[in-house]
Amino acid sequence: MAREDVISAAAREFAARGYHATSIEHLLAATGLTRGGLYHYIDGKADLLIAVQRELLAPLLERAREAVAATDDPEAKLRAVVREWVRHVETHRDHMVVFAAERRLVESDPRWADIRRQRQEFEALLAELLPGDSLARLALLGMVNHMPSWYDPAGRLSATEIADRFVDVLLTGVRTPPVPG
Amino acid sequence: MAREDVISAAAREFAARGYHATSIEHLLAATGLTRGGLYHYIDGKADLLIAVQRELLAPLLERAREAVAATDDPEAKLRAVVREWVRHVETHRDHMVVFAAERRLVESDPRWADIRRQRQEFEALLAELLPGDSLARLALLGMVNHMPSWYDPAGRLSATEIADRFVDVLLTGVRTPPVPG
Amino acid sequence: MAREDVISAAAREFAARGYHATSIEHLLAATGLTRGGLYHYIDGKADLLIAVQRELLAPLLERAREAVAATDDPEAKLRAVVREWVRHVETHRDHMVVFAAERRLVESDPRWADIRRQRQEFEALLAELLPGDSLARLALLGMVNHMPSWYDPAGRLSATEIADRFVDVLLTGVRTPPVPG
Amino acid sequence: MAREDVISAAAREFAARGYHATSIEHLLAATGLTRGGLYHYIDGKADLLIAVQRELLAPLLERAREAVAATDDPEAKLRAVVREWVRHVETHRDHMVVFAAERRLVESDPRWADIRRQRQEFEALLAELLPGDSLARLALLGMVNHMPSWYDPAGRLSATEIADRFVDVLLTGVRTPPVPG
DNA sequence: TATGAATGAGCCTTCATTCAT
DNA sequence: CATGAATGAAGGCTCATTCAT
Repeated sequence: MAREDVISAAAREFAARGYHATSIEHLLAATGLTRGGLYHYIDGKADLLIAVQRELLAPLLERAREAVAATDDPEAKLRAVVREWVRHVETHRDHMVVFAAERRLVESDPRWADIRRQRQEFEALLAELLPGDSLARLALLGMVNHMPSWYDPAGRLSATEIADRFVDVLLTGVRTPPVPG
Repeated sequence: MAREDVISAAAREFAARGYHATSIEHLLAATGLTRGGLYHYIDGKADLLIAVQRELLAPLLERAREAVAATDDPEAKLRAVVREWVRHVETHRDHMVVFAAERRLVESDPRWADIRRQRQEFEALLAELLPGDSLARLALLGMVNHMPSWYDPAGRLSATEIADRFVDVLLTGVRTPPVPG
Repeated sequence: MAREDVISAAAREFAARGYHATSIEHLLAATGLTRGGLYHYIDGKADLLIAVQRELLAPLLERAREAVAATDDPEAKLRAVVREWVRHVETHRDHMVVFAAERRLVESDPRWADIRRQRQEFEALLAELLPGDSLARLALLGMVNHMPSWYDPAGRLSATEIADRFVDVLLTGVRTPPVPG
Repeated sequence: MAREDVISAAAREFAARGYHATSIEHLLAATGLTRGGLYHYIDGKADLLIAVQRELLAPLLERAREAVAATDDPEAKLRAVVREWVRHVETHRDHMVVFAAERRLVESDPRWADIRRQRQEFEALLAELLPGDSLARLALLGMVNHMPSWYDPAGRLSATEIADRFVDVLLTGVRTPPVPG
């Protein structure tokens, strides 16, 4: 049991119940630690909320940047970024739920400026890929941010397929047939 | 000051801060009531959360049904429903924020089955308008549910214009030019 | 039971045990209140520490100033101030013990500047009465501040007599016979 | 780093912040030890408080007794004892602050009878030097115990000069000129 | 000797709610 | 209708101390 495991457990619990509704007692049950043992690894409950968000945003940003750098074709850039993003939702479902649900908390606290900056950087990157149409960007943000509420890992479509469908819808509308393979 | 005003105040406070983070004290300050006075109008804090959601869903469902009944053209139905829906987000922004943020709470409590049923009915109605493509429905849900986090009543586009843009994107992709006024 | 009684009880408890060693539980036992009832009257434990000091210093400063204004004779001023001061130790023994014991806490917290200022004003007043000899002032401060650790209300000497003895010692040394009456 | 150094550090920390407000963490930072390392040298936090007081009282008592034995003149005895005492305040400022601030703790714990006895012996010795006037003894105790709150090692007067001034004030009052070096 | 993870009792405080007036 | 004092469970957190390594 290390700090890393505590953060994972926190992501799971926060995602299931919300940050405020998750008590330290819940976290103790989830980790198997005792009160003092838990606080050996963390500075406080808020610390965990931040840690969850950092685990989410830092690698996402990195992958998105790599995807952008890998090609010169604008549409390919967009498709690659959305793929990384949606895969991230898949592999970090709990983190994503927490990110979406507790946004207000993070936005309102002056201590967490770095989280806000990372989010803004990601959205700026998205804006470059969808120039001149902020509504499209906001629509895409909505689609992907909403995913955790319905995505089923055992479902018919893989994360990559979902990403491609999203891009298709965004670019050419719902009547586009799914991209093969 | 009547129960109605208390619910409005609660919507505003819950939207600003979240249900759990809003204390009775906040509601007293927002309404100008005293402790005892507030409890004359409500049964408890949870009562307010439900009331907010009922104020949101019942009229939305009614309007959506009217919109569906008003025409036979499938696309016109969809466009009309999304217009009502987005306008609802505009006029009930606080309610909408609360609805989105506290969904888990409502979903998990057996007492609030009627709220769940209303949501399901609305989604079912949406499913009829976008047959055979659950991803499109989910994409649309994402787009609209995400609105409260960026919608600016003083912004360039009206709610109706945003609704139309959303439908355009959904049907024919981002390259569709905005529908004239 | 009102806020005033809570502060009195706090003075007694803090004096007996020290601020840090006094738990909220101790205060509940001393007041007969329950947890929530206590917090109805106070903002926190630190609030009580400050309230105790304010109850001590404000009236002392007022009385000392009146005593100074009541006569023109320098020695009479000194004697009158010390009498008020020592009587204050008698009537506010608990407050005085707390004041002396928790000085560091009060001095180190930026929120409690007004307490510090009142103490400084009193010491400045003392300095005017014992010009040119800071050691005498410090000796007097020591004598009086030390009183709570030995003063017995049922003892042989009254507070006024003790005050006069202190001034005698300070001015003419220990061989001065006690002032009659 | 030996037990002795730990006690010195504890004296410093306790003096700066008070016994209760000083955590084991503070002591770890002050000593550079780790948790386990610290507990090799001590039995517990209370152990340190006692050790500090023993380091203060045992040598003071010894020096005071030597001073008393060194002459037959009563006033010279008094002067010599106060000199040793005030010098002790100078060289053991931290210990003295702790001694004064945490007296209640030591007085109330049955385990620490030896500390109490040493204090009583010192006060008895003082009583012999100021026979028949308990108020003078208490005044002197107040003067010296109050010293740590204002004494400045870099100040104008040396510890010995302060001691002499105190004795002068006690014996002949404040108008006595300072004893020449 | 020394480490540092882990313990668990206890601390201060908040909170939705009740109820005598 | 309305008040606001009082409730008491629950919350997050600190802390001196222990112990397997």
